Amino acid sequence: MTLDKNFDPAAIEARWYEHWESKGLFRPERKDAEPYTIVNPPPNVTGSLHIGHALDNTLQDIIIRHERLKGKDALWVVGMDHAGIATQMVVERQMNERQQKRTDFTREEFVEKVWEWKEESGGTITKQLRRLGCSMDWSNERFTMDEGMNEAVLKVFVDLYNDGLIYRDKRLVNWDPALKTAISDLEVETTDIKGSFWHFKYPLADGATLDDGRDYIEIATTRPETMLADMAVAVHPSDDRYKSVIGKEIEQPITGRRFKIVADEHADPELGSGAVKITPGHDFNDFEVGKRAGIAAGDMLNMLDGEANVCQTSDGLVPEEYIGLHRFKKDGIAGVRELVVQQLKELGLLIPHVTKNKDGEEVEHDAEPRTIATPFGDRGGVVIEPWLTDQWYVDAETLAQPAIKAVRDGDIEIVPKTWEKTWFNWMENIQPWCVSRQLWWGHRIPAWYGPDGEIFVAEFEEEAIGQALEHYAIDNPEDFPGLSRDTDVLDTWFSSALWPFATLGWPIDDAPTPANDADVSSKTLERHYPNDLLISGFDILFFWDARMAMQGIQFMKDVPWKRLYLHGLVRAEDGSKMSKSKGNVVDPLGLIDEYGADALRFFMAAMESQGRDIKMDDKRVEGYRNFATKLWNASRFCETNGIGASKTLSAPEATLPVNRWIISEVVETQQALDKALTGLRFDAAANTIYHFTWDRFCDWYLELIKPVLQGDDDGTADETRLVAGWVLDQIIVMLHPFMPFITEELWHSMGERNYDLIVAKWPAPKAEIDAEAKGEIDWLIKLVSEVRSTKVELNIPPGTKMAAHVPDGDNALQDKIARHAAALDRVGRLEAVSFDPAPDGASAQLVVDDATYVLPLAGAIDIDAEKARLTKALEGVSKEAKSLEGRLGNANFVEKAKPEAAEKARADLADKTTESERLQAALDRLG
RNA sequence: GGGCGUAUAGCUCAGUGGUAGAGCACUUCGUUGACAUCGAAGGGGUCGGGAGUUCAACUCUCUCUACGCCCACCA
Repeated sequence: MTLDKNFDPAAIEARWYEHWESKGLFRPERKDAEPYTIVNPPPNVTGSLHIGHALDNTLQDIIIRHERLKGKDALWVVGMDHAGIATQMVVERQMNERQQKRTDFTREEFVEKVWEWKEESGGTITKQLRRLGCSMDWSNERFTMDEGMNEAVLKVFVDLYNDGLIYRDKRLVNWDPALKTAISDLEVETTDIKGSFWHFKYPLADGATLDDGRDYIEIATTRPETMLADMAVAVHPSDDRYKSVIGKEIEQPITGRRFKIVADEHADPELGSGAVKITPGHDFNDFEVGKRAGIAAGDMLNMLDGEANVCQTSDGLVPEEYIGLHRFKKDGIAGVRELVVQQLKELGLLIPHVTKNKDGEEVEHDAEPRTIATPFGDRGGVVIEPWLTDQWYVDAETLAQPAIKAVRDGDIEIVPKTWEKTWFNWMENIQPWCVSRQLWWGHRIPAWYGPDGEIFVAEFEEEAIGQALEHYAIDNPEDFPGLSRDTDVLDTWFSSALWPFATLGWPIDDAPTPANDADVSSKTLERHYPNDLLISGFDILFFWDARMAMQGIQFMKDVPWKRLYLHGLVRAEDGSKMSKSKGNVVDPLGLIDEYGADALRFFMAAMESQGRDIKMDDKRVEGYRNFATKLWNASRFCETNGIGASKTLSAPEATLPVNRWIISEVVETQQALDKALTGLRFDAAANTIYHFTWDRFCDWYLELIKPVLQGDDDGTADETRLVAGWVLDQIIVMLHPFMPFITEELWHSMGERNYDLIVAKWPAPKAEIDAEAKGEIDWLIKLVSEVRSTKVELNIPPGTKMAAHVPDGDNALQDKIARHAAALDRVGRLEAVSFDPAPDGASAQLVVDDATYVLPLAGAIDIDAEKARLTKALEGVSKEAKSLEGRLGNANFVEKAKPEAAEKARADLADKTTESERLQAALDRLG
């Protein structure tokens, strides 16, 4: 077949992907090969491919394709996340459009509808990952709510419960009033918003007064609405202003509730008045103060319902007009906050904030303006309410310890290393993980409650009932009224934390029996756990990575992965974060349409340097599209010159220096590439193959072999065809992890193949670096470059053929020149080289290594231009020589520097001196 | 309040204890049958400021400045 003039990515991408997938080439059977494993961060079933996925998955695909080419049993596990909140929101939103709501259905009906949605509309992203060229093992695609995962989740929950690592507790949680569920600390995003700081008088009860005679305590708050559940006022124990009233009571003006003034270190004398109101049921700090003051969690007052509307407190003291009011102003109706402020103001208990206007007059305001760090739910987008409820917690502190140790001992290597500190810092200060969610979509918590609230945790209801019968000492099950199951589901991250082992067959083969010994899955788990590497964005370090480490070590007694690579964010062109609201989101599929998947992938790799975010740059993607075209055209050249697929894996025998040289260059490139990939330096890897292909292979090698290919066939042309074909093959293989589509296409275009490129062999040239050939071609390149730049500077048309005289050329040089006569003619436009002295008359002179080349010029030469050129060259060389001289003249340098450094300086100086002498001589000849 | 990161050519970024590199942009030239999605040759940087260590610092240490991110209970 003949290659078209231009490379059209769209014409081949889908075809090759389909080919690979249908032939099962993403997971070729390699039972005896060394395993290599990565698991893909399961994207949300609701998700579609964004630019961050493109980066994350490109990097993983590069690694897995590289390992596959190296012959490993490379497994890239893929699947989707059921994404509890996100998915439930999508389905509920659709219901809203049809004037329906979740509660119109039974739980079972609703969940059924979510499954229907999942089957029809979910998983868009899996098609999009295919467009990117990602070679994951789709034949075993998983879902966090598939049968195996369900089993794993149940077992993990039950085991953790039995080990005391999961427990039910009544404490404050982050409550999202929009979604009506508890969320974890990590799902809370703190944002600074402009708010108000109010100052109020809290009257002392029973006629008590402060030492200064005031009959009230001043308290300040940003959240006056919580006053309806105030249960104390705290002052610092050493604060002299309030010592006398500690233990005395306050009468809350709105509720009439009486409560104590307590001493607590939490109160900061420097802040506000030094006295702070305490609402244990609605503030995390106050909860702790309340507990210290002897208020049990069960006695703490709650004044809000799940939607953050006011409800009656257990002491019944909330005035009727407040009941049902929203916490904030809503739909134009004043909320509790506004009403409380208004009422206290009417009672004369508001202490105004006084400022001076520009005329120096005092002006009173209700409140002091203040920036308040406010918690928002990351999904629901509304202000989070600390709320007192019963929830399930994971004892993260205990689970974190071995995960800390694993990183400290090097069992997990975090790349880049700077993230270790973040890991330790978070793990060492970890809080209990609230894992229960008041949703319907997700893994339902395997806990049942007896009539008296007794908890029974088991994988199945029958087991729970069994436990209950035993617990209540009931002999006849028919006498037992039954258990009610916990209605909550688990945090989505609870299941995805099990991904590295649950996707490999756990827990089915947790305890191998003769029956399942032959089961592949048990070997799968054994072979592929721990995973070799995890690649993830740092944004899910805590959400996912850390939890995988905790659960993996707990249940598998080993780390989930040996290395953890964290990459940054892809930012918009101006460096800002991409977001839908800003409208600056770049669609990776659009880039694929425009430039091809290969170009986008190469861009991602080339831009991925450790520890830095990537800024989007379309021009650069375009540049890599051009690179693909360049390779395409180089292949066309080969094709039309009888260069095709190599028959050998190792480098062909070569005699010509140019062939020996390019083979050496392949060896060096392959070594540099392997080193970069092993070190997860994607940028270095991409640049290595890019420059080898374009600069070495296309710009020099192909140019230098043109005369050989066209010359008389003395065997050198055949040798060159073999070498060129082999080198092109090596390029195609080495580039494949980065640009899978174009390389697979070229692989087949260049000749008959016994296998597809995706499962080809990574280069192992078995060739030494040929220093002699390298030195010779380096000289040739230098000479040709010198000739070219000389012409430009002397305004000689580049196509002009010239002759050169090398009067001081020794035998070795003469031989060298003779060997490359054809290339010098064709590439350097030096048609004749003589070793006789140059004739008198105008000439250009150039110095390469230790010889001077005199190029006689027909007609007038611009003496001044030639002088300027030589002078400039001389200046450069002398400057370097001078600096080297200075260094060598410094006794300290000679004594203290490393011997190699001094040695090199001496050698460099000798070279520079020769060169400058020659340039000076050339200059002198010009007169 | 802690922690981290980044400041290198007009732009986006690599980089090494021995006087700096890439891509794009820019300038000049080029239709020699692979490629104008190209080729050739160039211009352009006191490597954020200051101090220190060293024979030598863009590279190590400290400090300052600017920007960014993460964590944290300041009512």
